Amino acid sequence: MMEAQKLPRREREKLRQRQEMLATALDLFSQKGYHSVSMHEIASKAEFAIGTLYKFFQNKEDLYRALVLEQCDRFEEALVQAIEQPEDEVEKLRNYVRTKTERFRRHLPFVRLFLAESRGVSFNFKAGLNEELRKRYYDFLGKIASIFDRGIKKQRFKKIADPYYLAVALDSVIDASLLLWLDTPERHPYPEDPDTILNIFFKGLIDPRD
Amino acid sequence: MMEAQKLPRREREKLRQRQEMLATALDLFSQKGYHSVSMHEIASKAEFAIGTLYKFFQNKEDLYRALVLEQCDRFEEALVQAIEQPEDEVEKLRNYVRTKTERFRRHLPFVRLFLAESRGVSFNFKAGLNEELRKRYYDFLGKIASIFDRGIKKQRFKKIADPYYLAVALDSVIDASLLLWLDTPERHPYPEDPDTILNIFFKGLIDPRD
Amino acid sequence: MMEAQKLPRREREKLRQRQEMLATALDLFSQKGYHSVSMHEIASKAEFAIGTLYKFFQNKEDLYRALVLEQCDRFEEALVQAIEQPEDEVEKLRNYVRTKTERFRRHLPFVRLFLAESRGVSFNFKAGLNEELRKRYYDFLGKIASIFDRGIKKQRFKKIADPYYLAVALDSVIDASLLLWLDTPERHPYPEDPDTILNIFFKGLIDPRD
Amino acid sequence: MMEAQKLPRREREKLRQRQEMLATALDLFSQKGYHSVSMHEIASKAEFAIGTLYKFFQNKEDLYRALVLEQCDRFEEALVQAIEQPEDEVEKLRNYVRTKTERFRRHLPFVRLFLAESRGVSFNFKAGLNEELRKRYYDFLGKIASIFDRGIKKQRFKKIADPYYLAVALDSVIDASLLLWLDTPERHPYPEDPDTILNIFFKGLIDPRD
DNA sequence: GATGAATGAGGTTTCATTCAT
DNA sequence: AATGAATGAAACCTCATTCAT
Repeated sequence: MMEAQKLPRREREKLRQRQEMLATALDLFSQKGYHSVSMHEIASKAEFAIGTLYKFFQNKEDLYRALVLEQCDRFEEALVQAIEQPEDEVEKLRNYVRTKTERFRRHLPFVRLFLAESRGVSFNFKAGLNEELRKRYYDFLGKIASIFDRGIKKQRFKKIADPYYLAVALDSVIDASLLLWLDTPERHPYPEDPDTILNIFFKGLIDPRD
Repeated sequence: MMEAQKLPRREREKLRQRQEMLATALDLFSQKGYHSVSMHEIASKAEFAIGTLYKFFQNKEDLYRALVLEQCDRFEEALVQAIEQPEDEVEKLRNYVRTKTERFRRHLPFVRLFLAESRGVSFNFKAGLNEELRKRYYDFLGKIASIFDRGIKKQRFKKIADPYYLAVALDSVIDASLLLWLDTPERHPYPEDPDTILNIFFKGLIDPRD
Repeated sequence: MMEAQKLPRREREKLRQRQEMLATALDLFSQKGYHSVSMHEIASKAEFAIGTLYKFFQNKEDLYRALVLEQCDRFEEALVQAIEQPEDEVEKLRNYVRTKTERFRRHLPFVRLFLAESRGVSFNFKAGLNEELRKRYYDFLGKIASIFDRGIKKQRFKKIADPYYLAVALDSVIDASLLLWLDTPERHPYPEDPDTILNIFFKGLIDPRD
Repeated sequence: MMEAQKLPRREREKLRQRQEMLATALDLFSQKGYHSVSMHEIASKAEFAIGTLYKFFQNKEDLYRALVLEQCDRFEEALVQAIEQPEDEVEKLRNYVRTKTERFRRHLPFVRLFLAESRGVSFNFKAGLNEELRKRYYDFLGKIASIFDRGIKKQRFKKIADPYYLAVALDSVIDASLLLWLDTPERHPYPEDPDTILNIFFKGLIDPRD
């Protein structure tokens, strides 16, 4: 942020334009999917000439990639922050769930985009965006795994499985629960207890001494 | 099966052709995604004229829909069978995990297609294929939920959460674990213990009396 | 001998089928125009296999040509009959108008088809169907012209122009008036006087001595 | 015309291109009919890329409609001008016939297109181009009718029929005569007397006092 | 003889991308 | 630097026609 201020005016202006393009593109891609959005549509909704769009991004795929990666960065940043602050492992996970919930609520369209990319068939980009996303995701899970690891070492948690598997399991439960609640809020509303998800884990995990 | 044999020769031939078309299409869609496969590509890979393809399916969307729904039917059928046979609730779940694992291994490309459809942004079809898939999936989870329900009533399981949430959680853990193992078999190989997934649950779930 | 008996029956049957095909095709072409009707549509509406249709007519153009020429034959036959019967020239023309009106009423769709063909751009058939139709039409006008000719010689009519031009003029007035009345019956209804069209001619034409 | 010069260069250029496209399309449609001309054919004959054609016209129908309506406008404009200038009713009609003859000679292909559209089966457009053309034509006939009306009131003409019918009759005679002369110039050449057509009317029509 | 499944050329239209201004 | 007109490959789909049964 401070750095942005220091940039020459020209550069700052360019960055602002780039952000505007990406924001518009995110909006459209999230709503309609990659193939149902044309470059013209993005350009005109962002109020740029089509040629200008191509000055910033080599082609449609490049734009899409930049967009997805940038969003992932923000997502990751928020989640990393969530698990860095608290000291206690249980508190870390609680904070993680809370933060992820918040971001899912606010960015459901992008979440779907990301899930389609990282879990499903992709749009068949040669350069393997989805492979990269999967890698980043699996790397991030390593951070969750290390929380479990430390928790087990501190005997806050029972060692019921390999910490990495616990991370995979926890995260998938979070995602699935959030999608369920966001998809069918009338039938499956947000539980009153904000720790419902964790409880499924903690009931088994947490050492009875607690 | 027996019935298929009894069909008139013409009908049998048509059915075979249809299956061939669908198989080819599944192959291509799974590899490249809906929008990156052309009807010509499907036709020529299946060794039919384009016109013949259109005799069997009104249009591309129709073909795609038939393909996805048919595969889902088979998937569902196999999974329903898996949880119907055994008497014991724990055994039902064990069987379920085993069957699902088997099908994931054999049909990973379709699994990705399905996940992209049911979880992610869809291809923006008016007729709402993905809505239908989500509904079917959530309905199926009801069957898993009722296993938990009966298990809890029989005091095989502790009631640590609403049975439906347990079903969502279990299933998401299965999917995530399988994808992890299938994605990165060298780093995260299939665990030796086939019940690894269930253990994450059972350690917390199963009543200590067991 | 037996064959001799069977053959006519066969032939008759074939003729009946042919008529059925042509009638169906006329119906469809008149409603939608040549290019908006497919051979399949004709075949299935006439309840024949597409192959059977092609047994009777070499191709779509051939069918169309047969259809138009046959209808023209009937039209012409009726009109020729109308001007042959009465002795008097005025009566001939009266009869002609009456017959043409009748046929326009009953066959307006075909009339449009014919007019489009004979007057307007055609469907660009190499073999020049429309040229043939124009020729036939101009030939027929010769018959009307000879009525005027004889009428002039008998001094029933003033010779205000070349008889052939009179024929062209009379017939175009008939067509235009009928189309007007059939197009906009609420604004331009059929005149009470059945000789309205002729009066435009006769009022000026007929010798004052009458 | 003067205004065209004042338009910005870009706009003028666009207009020129549009005219070129329409002229090429008119040429082709007039020769072969709507369905026998492809957009590719128009584009390549006009020496534009197919995409450029679609920048100017939303689709084939839109191009066709624009073409027909624009030509009609010019036709109508010329004819309206022809009957506005002279004071005398006879002179108006004489001028009308002369102008129409001139335009038929120069635009016979379009005339055929128009007649096919307004009189015959159309290409079955939903938006009812031919209905609109018929309406415009019948409206224009009203203007001719009012000439007869005034002529009758001034006792230049005998009232031998409803003025509107007289207009329909006159116009149909003009069209039919012109088509005859243009179709078969060797057998039915342009009459030496330029008023041949009108004479058929006037000989009977004009009050004997004249 | 009758059938209708199969064919594939050819139609309309879209849209990512370039490049002259 | 910014623009947006122009491009044309390639998509989906139809339908006249053939030919094996």
